[in-house]
Amino acid sequence: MSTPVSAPSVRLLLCDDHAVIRAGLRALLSSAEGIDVVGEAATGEEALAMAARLRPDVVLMDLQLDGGMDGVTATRHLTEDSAAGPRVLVLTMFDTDADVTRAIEAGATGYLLKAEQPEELFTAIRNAAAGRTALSAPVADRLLSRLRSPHPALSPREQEILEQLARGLGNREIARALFISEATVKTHLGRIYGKLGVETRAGAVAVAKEKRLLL
Amino acid sequence: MSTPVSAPSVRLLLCDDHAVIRAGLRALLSSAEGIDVVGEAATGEEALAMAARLRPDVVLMDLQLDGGMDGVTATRHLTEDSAAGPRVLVLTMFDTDADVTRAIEAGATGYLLKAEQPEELFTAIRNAAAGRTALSAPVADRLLSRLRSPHPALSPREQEILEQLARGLGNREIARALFISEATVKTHLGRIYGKLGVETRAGAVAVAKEKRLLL
DNA sequence: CCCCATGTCAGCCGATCGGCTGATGCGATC
DNA sequence: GATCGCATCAGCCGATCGGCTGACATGGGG
Repeated sequence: MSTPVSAPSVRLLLCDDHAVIRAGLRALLSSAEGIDVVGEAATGEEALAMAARLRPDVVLMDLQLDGGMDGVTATRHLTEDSAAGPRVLVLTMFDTDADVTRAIEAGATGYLLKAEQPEELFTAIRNAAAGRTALSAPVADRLLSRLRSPHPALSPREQEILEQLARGLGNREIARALFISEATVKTHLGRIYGKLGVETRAGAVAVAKEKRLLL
Repeated sequence: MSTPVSAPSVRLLLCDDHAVIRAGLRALLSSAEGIDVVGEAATGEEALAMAARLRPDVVLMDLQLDGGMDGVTATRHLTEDSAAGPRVLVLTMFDTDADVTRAIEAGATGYLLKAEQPEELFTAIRNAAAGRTALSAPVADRLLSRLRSPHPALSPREQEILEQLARGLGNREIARALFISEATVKTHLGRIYGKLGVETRAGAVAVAKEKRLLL
């Protein structure tokens, strides 16, 4: 059916900050047909540099990186010159609203969970190389349910308020930190409570950490 | 020096809730001399059942499991009959105080980070099989510094208060939930603030999530 | 052109919080 | 059997929070 020469191996670049995970993925993928791991990056910066040099077809990207650059930012840079750049396939542990949305917006071609079966990973990589989107089932579910019920998204300013809140600051301190009045802080807080479905500051911090709007 | 027959392969059981990680580790470890992966478990319960059946020398355990039983609990059960049970080597992403302490107390023989080099993992597994402790460098640092400065550990009751706090409950509601008076709740809260180095409920939740005392 | 989301601000008020002092009981440790 | 950590409770008080109503400016989308 297929012509072996016309389907060369997918050139893959790994990006994950954990050496054991990288080594494991490399060992795992080396057993897969048609996938060739051409490099490993431990940070976002490294991934950009190596992608420019190695020209991989697909970058397998973890969202949680410990350097200055997170996976979303790295994905955005990798895909911003859409013609030449590699496809980015996100492989992560979390299927949170915020993560999925940001990764897709940043230009990721697919979003896989580490809980997925290895075969899923292989096919997702080959699909990504061909430009086809690949989503884990739980992620797809989440996206659909999100389209049904609109944004629980915080505005930029509300996000800033929330960050100060998580530092344990009082309204007066938040006001000074952001150069606004206490009244404004209280207004924002009220809206944040509404959007997060809570009634107290502690609850807001808990929900925000839960939904990974913080940290 | 060594007699080949007297050093058979280490029988290893993997326990991690992410199928991709398990497959990667298995592929990686299959390339290592003297290590034989005899099984994979996705949950704590599964790990206990498989350990009883397969009698591995070492269980490589992730602390973050998504079933009802977490890695610490599984470790405790695996090691409680100290004579017959396997050695447990924890392999996780976090080197937080609370995680390390609980794992060690639960009977883990070693604590490795996924950011470690694969060679470290191999030697740690062989060491664990021989009963020798294996700690990642950052983890060892943390343990030492912890011995220098005493517990920021919360008492069980304080932990319960904290959990209610993170749900956004008020003092009165926490009191009702735990069948105590508001006065007692306030007393506990004051001590929690002191231990966590904060002054507000929101700050306490943020620090607790940070130190992984919650969730 | 109007509407709506966002961001800004004000005042009021009751409920809640956080700190304080002080007290009791209980189990473990020494 | 004295001491210490833990858990329990009481009352007081000033500061803060959260909800409310109302207001104004900006900027984008219908």
